[in-house]
Amino acid sequence: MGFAPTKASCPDCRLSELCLPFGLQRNEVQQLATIVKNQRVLQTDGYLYLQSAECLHLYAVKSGSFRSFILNADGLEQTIGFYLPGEIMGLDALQSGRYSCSTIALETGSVCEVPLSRLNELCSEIPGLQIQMMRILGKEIASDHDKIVLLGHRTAKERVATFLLMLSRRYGALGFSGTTFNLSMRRQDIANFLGLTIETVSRQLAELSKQGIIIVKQRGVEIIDLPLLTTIVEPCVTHRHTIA
Amino acid sequence: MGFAPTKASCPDCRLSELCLPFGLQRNEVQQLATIVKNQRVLQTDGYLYLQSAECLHLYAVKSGSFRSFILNADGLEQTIGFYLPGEIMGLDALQSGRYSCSTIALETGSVCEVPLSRLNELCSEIPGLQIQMMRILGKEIASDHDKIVLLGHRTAKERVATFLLMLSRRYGALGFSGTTFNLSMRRQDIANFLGLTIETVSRQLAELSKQGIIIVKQRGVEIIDLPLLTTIVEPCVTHRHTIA
DNA sequence: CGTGACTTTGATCAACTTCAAGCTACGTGG
DNA sequence: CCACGTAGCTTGAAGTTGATCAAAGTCACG
Repeated sequence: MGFAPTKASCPDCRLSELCLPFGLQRNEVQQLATIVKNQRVLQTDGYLYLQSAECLHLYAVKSGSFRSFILNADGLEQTIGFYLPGEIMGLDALQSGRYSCSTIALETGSVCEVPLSRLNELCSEIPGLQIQMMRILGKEIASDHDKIVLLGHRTAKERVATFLLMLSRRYGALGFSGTTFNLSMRRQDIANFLGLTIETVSRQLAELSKQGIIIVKQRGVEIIDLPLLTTIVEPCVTHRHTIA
Repeated sequence: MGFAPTKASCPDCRLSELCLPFGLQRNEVQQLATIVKNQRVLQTDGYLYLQSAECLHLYAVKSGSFRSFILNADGLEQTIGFYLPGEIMGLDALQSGRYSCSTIALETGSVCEVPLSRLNELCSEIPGLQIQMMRILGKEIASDHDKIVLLGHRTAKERVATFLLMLSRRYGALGFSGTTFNLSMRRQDIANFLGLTIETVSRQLAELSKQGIIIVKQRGVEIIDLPLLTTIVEPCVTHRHTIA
């Protein structure tokens, strides 16, 4: 899963419409490309950066997928999110200048390295880039809010269904199939992300299979009944009172 | 609780070190003040803005406190966060241009209204302001991540303890007492924010009282044993294996 | 003093976790 | 090529935490 690695720099990158260059003029994208270091390659379980390390770069996913997590004082992980191609990692460091989470590769992948200081300079020169940065930051915030809703008031089944839909939409936006894809993360990662145990995730996936809504074969997932999966996530009033 | 309303504009505002002006030159602060509309006053339960309304302004809390929440398709609320003086509201709208949550006043309070378009222009002119905006956005992201950790892997007691500590630190940073304060939100709001029920919050507060860690009297809270409260939030390995 | 909103407390119940065992896929070495 | 080992996943049974249901208590305000 994921784009095959490529050396294409921003003006020729197929992800440019999802990534930093979105909304920029062609010459502005070229300017941006001059500060972006292509590309760092990571193997499965390789660390992109470590929690509390100094943040000198932001990273854009070029291929593969990544997982970011926070380590508690008691040594337990909480997965914060998964990143797919075109998404920006490291934004949580903008306040303190240090990464507040660690990020590792879920599979072989590559990233573009964007020096933070140069990016800030360029934002002053290119208003469109500054706007796009705000948009990207706003997106991160909005998506974190969605996660808060997910963890705050959802049953196990709703969480698992939401997780699948989230991936479905994001793969779809990348031009991949939104109904058939491989999970690049382990059950453990999913469980941790959703605030559940691995057993509960397994059971809910089995349940969804039994209902004919999805087919699961190890890491492989196929969504059979997308509308039904959606109603699980947003149980509308009309679906609850089926009779009355 | 909260600052008494004041008409002071940015250069004279006692919150300037926490708010947008942080890190700016005096003349830059004055420039910023020209675009900030002082001030909109809200009564308890008054809406500052509504979910999915067009976002034309960001808001800085000048006095009082606020609560933001997302309304689900099925009509239930999830409280996303509480805002105290100096904090910026509306950042979740930067992606789509529409607020992704609603925000209401928990008590009588006031806000500074910052037109988004003018702010973007000014960010291009004042590099320090652009940096500070990034810092503020990064802070929002980092604090959202903390909430995700909270909701993902914490027991009811840990959640309530964390909530109290969060408020304690923020009130402290504002120059108020970090150990004695009034909750401006109802139990219902706390419960909803923490992903618990109102009964559970009540019981956990009672429990903490019984242990002599806090004193609760309606909305009033006094933290008696701050260190102990902290160990509840971060149960270190050394505290778990008390004997072995 | 009475009303209504909010909060506390108690008893029961359900969902999810924990503990335990077995299964599957995959890689390695005999 | 197959036996074996291991990591990851699934399934089952028992245990807990927090939710739900119900009722009583407290405070503010008219």
